[in-house]
Amino acid sequence: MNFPDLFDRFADRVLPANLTDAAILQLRHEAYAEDLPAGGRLHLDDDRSHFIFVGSGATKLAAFVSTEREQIVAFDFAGDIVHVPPRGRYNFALTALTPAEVLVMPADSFLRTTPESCALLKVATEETARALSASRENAITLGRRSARERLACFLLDVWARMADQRKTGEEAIVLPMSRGEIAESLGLTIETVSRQFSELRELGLIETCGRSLLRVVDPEGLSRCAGQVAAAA
Amino acid sequence: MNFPDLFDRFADRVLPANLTDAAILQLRHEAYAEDLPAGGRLHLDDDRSHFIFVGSGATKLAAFVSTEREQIVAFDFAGDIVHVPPRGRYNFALTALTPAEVLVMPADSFLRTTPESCALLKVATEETARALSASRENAITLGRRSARERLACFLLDVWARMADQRKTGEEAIVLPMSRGEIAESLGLTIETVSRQFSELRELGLIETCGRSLLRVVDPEGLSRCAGQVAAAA
DNA sequence: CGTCTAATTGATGGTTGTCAAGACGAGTGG
DNA sequence: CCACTCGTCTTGACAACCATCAATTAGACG
Repeated sequence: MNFPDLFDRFADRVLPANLTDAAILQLRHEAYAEDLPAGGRLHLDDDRSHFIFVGSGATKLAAFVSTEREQIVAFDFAGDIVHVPPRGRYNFALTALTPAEVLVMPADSFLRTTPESCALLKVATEETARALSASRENAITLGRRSARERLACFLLDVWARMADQRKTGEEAIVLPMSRGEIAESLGLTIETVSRQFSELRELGLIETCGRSLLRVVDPEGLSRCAGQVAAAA
Repeated sequence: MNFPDLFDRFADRVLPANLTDAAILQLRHEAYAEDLPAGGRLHLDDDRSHFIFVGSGATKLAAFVSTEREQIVAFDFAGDIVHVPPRGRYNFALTALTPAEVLVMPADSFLRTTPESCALLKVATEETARALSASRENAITLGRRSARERLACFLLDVWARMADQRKTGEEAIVLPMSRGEIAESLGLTIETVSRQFSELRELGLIETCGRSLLRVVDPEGLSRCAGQVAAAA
């Protein structure tokens, strides 16, 4: 997918209709596309925040807590928008889990206070608010839930967000992230994640095949697993 | 403090100079002040998100995870702005820790796409981005740090943010929140928080007097405590 | 000064992290 | 097509950390 197609897809998906052509052209001028191979890291100007539109593939946004230790803050799939903050207390990096096409836009491009780009600003606010909600939910999960509940939550979330990938008769999805990456996003170790996978399988709530094929057999049961707060946690 | 003074303080603190009088008046028209007693809860229209300016006092923003179990998402003090999301997966409530004067503004008030209020939109985006960064840092702390590190982090944060309250020769601050509330924000139990307080005191890093008076004796040492990621956690 | 709630401290157990070994899967070369 | 190899995943044993339960102490307020 080339830049024009990628930008058009982005515009279709998030830009409102009432935007002037001038504003769109200005944004288009400052955006650029990038192809990332699996495992490839997006290099950005650390001093500015960016919005990244994921055209295809899957990505992770991770914070470097210490050397060789990172905390994954968000997973994003095709059609999602990621807010990448500037360098602060932690450094953040967007990494592709699978080959991915992304559209990079400095946040400044949305923040002009010219009358024409007001609608753009609104988009930026809404996307940031959405990211804030997701982050707060994540914080709640990390603070108050057991390992079992965290994984159940995670699987339900991914299962729902990748729904379009199983529309063609397929009942399974391909998890683009490794067990280690799941662990890093849930604040657990890889061993604990693996054990929870096994137990959910034994409970008959999910089925797995190979490393990455997942099928949620009993969404309601999984939801029950995820729902209740840890009695002991 | 009455509404006009509260609004003026808010305007001085966050509104940019290039805002038209019309935009300010419009915002002022939709804002209202509220006095909260200690422990008082702010009741909002759940279907809209709001920005709350804390004029005086201290507040907590909490999510209700289940009955009688809440996760505190943010503490905010005089001069801070809080983003309260609409009802979603979790319900959120802003509660006063001490008597507080707050200015309530529906987020919609900032989101008008009239040319005059463009600068307002920018303010909203920036405040939301700030909240997002804070929330992500919080998530990292909850996911990757031990009890000791969480409390050290927390105390350093509060110590820095309440710096203005100890400018008058005082070297101590009054913690407006209880141990239980600290526990709820750090994803720990009240007993663990209390034990960590005791240990930090024995290490000579902090001093406490009564329930809420705190003095950080050795900020660097505390920072060292907070800095390293949990070896075992 | 008395009462009540919050905070502290101790003892114990459960959940999860750590260390270690083995199994599985993917990719490569014969 | 099969064997080999390497990295990821799984499973087990053990230990550490934190939650739970319980009892005592300290503070706040009337």
